[in-house]
Amino acid sequence: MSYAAFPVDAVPAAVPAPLRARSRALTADELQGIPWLRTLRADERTVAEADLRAVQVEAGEFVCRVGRPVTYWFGLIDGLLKMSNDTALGVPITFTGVPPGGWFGEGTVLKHEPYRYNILALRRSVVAGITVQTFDWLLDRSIGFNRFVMMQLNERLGQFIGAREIDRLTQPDQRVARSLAALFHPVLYPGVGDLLRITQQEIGYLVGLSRQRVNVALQHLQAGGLIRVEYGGVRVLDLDALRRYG
DNA sequence: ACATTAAATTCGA
DNA sequence: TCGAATTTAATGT
Repeated sequence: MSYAAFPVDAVPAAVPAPLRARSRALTADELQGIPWLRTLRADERTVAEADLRAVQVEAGEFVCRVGRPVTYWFGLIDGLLKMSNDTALGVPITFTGVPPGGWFGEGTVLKHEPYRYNILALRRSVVAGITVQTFDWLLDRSIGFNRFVMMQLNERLGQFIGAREIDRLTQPDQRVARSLAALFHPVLYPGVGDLLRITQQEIGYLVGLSRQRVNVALQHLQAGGLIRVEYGGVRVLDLDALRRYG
């Protein structure tokens, strides 16, 4: 099975400055969109917010790569990321999209292992992060944070199992439907709501289809009343039906 | 691959 | 800072 890769040659080849060097504090608006901050007590929240940093990454740039030591727990503020899970041999198994509001990598942060994923920005994006130290600190004292991480691990596991099933699907319409449904996950990505900002080209990169084929799949799904196709985005009308499509 | 439409940007007042 | 003109991006076939 083959997948479309992001056209990296479409972006400047220059090596970007390290993320840390480009980081800045978050705006009040950006803090608002971070789901786990709400689970913290005021004092814990103060510590977390002091540690939170944001960076802008360009299309085609990696947020983290397999094998690099873990320094941050990341979340997406704005934009769109593609997460690929590689085997030890470097063969990509699973691709998953990460929409805004998604936090990822908690499994590796927990165990202080090297990253097991490549995270690539499909378009210019704003990524936030807290240090492993702060992640551990919160885990040691906040019940709310523990609940959040546990829920996150559990739902993410379900997503990967779902992603493997999507890999097996051969019908393009099914693949598009199920991949979209994953991005509309209300628990993992509460910030998405019912309107996902994603272009048909980007869906193509995620699912491994041409933009044209994605377009016809979307038209089919729209005709079925599952979604509405909008300019630069997709609105979900029947998430349940989207999940079980096909 | 091409034609159409939407959005973003530029520019002149 | 407003809106028209232009350019760029996304869509549909």
